[in-house]
Amino acid sequence: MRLNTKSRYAVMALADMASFNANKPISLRDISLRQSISLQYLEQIFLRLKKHNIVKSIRGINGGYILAKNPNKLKLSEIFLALDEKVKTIGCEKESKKGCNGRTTKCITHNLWDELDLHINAFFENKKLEDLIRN
Amino acid sequence: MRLNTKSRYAVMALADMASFNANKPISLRDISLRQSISLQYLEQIFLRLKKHNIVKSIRGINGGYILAKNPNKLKLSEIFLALDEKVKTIGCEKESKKGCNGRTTKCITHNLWDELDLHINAFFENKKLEDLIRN
DNA sequence: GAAAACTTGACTATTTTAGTCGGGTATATA
DNA sequence: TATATACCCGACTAAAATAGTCAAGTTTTC
Repeated sequence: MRLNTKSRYAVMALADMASFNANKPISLRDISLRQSISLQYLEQIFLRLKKHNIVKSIRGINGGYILAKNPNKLKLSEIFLALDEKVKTIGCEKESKKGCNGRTTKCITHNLWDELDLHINAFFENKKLEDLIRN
Repeated sequence: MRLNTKSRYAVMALADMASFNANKPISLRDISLRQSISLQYLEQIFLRLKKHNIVKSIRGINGGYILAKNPNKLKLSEIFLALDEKVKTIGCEKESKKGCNGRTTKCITHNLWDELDLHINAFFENKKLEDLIRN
C-alpha cells in the first residue's frame, strides 16, 4: 500500500506555504528550494491544486501562489481528492454491488475494501492543514 | 494508494476456507477454481501464510491447507503482516526521527504518515476473518 | 523589453506489480 | 510399489504505474 509522491509533495508544499503565512504570493521556486522538490514537478502538482481551488495563482514577476482558504479550514481530504489519490483495490470496482474479478457476483471481501476506504477517508476528512504546522 | 493483489487474494482465499469450515484439508486447486485466482499465484501466497503460522499444510493426495486458528481469532492484521503489506510513504523512513527526502531533518509531514499508518493498522487489528463471512 | 513566474502537453526511464514457468518433494491410495 | 495429487520453491518476465524531465509557451511587473 503506497502513497504516491504527488500527494505527499502536495501536502508538504501546502504545509510549507501555511507555515509562512505570508501575505504575499509564494513562488514555486522558493518551495522547491526549501522542500527539495523539483520545480517542474511542483508545477504539475500546483496545476491540479489550482483547478480544485485549493490555491490561487498570481502571474508575473513577484507572482506565485497563495492559499485559497485558511489552513484551519482546508481539509487534507480536499488535497488528496485534487490529486486523485484513492484507495484502489484492484479488481474490485469500488462501491459496485456486484462483479469483482470478472465474475458476476460480488467477491467475499468486497465490503471490507469499501469499509477500509471509508476509514481512510475519515482520517483525512478530520485533518486540517493547520494541524500539521502546530508543533 | 493501492492495495496489492497478494494481500487481497490472501484474504479472499482465507475467507473462502473459513466459510467452508470443513474438517478436512482444502486444496489450493479448489480455492483457485472458486475464487478465480491462478493456482501458482496461490501457492506463492500460501507459502507465506504458512511461514507465519496462519495455515498448516498437509501434503500428498487428499492434502491441502487448514486454518491454523479459529476464524474468530485470526486478525486481518496478521494476514497483511504475512504478505508484507504496509503503508509506504516514499522518501520518508517510517518512524525515523529525522532524515526524509535526503535531508537531515524530519519533513513537515512526517508525523502525518506515521499517524496514517497507525490508523490503518488499527482498522485491520480490529477485524477478524470471521467478520467477513458473517453476512 | 527583459526577467520572473505561471501554463501545458508530451515524453521517458525506472520501479513495482502481478503474475508465469519449470522443476522439484511428500504422501495416500489402488 | 506405482502413480496421481498436492504442496514447495526459486527464477524469470511482461505489463503497468510512477516519478519525474523536457520543451515550448504565456502573462505580468518593473
